[in-house]
Amino acid sequence: MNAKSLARFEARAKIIKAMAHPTRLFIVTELAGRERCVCELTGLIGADISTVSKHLSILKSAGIVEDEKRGAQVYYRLHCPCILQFCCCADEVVKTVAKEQLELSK
Amino acid sequence: MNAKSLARFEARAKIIKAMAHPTRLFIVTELAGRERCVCELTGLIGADISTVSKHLSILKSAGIVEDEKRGAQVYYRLHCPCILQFCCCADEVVKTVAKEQLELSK
DNA sequence: CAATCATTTGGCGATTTGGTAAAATGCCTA
DNA sequence: TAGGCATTTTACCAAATCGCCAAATGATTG
Repeated sequence: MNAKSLARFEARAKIIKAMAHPTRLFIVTELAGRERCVCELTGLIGADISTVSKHLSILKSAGIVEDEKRGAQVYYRLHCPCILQFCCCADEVVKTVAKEQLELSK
Repeated sequence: MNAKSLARFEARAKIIKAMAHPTRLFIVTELAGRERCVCELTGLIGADISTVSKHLSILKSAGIVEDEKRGAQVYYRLHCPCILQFCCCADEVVKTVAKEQLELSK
């Protein structure tokens, strides 16, 4: 694998890695509807606010979400709505595997 | 978030996590063309064979690839070819971010 | 059966991740 | 400007991940 290919795979992996956590998937799904501030998300998730803030900063540094400070609150929204396809892709695999399990158990 | 939703997000995250590594993305891309045995992949990747084997077992336990032993070799192929969409999804984000960086530097 | 090749498994050190608490920062209002 | 709210950052710990080596396993061949 040459340097250019390697860089490409690393760039992709960075995005995918940012999505590789249940809480972050939830956040992205939640932001699909509309923007939310950190405390709204924290309420929905039920973890420490600093934990949620960290998850958001991971999503932000991957370029998946963007933030906007309005007054004391920081609102987050999807920067790349195409990221929602990740859930569909993942669901396809989940479904395929589940179907096969069912088949095996017959 | 209720238990059912949580389980769904965890299942998705498991698949996505399995894809969240440059080497595993490379393997999946390589298997898109045709099945390969472990030593072929090892040659292409240039890591220790045990490392490659471990990456393959992660992909396998996520249901992304399947293996078949033929003689002394084990051949791996995509179980869910739809997994290739992950690269497209990731590339979309990479492209969007890159475009924006360019815009900012003008 | 012994030697060899392909692969997997177990174990080790180094690094990264995920979560919380506490401190720091920034904004708003009295 | 003092106090309070929203958020981020820092420090710290436990757990997970990554990569290699060495040993174990399985199949093939002489």
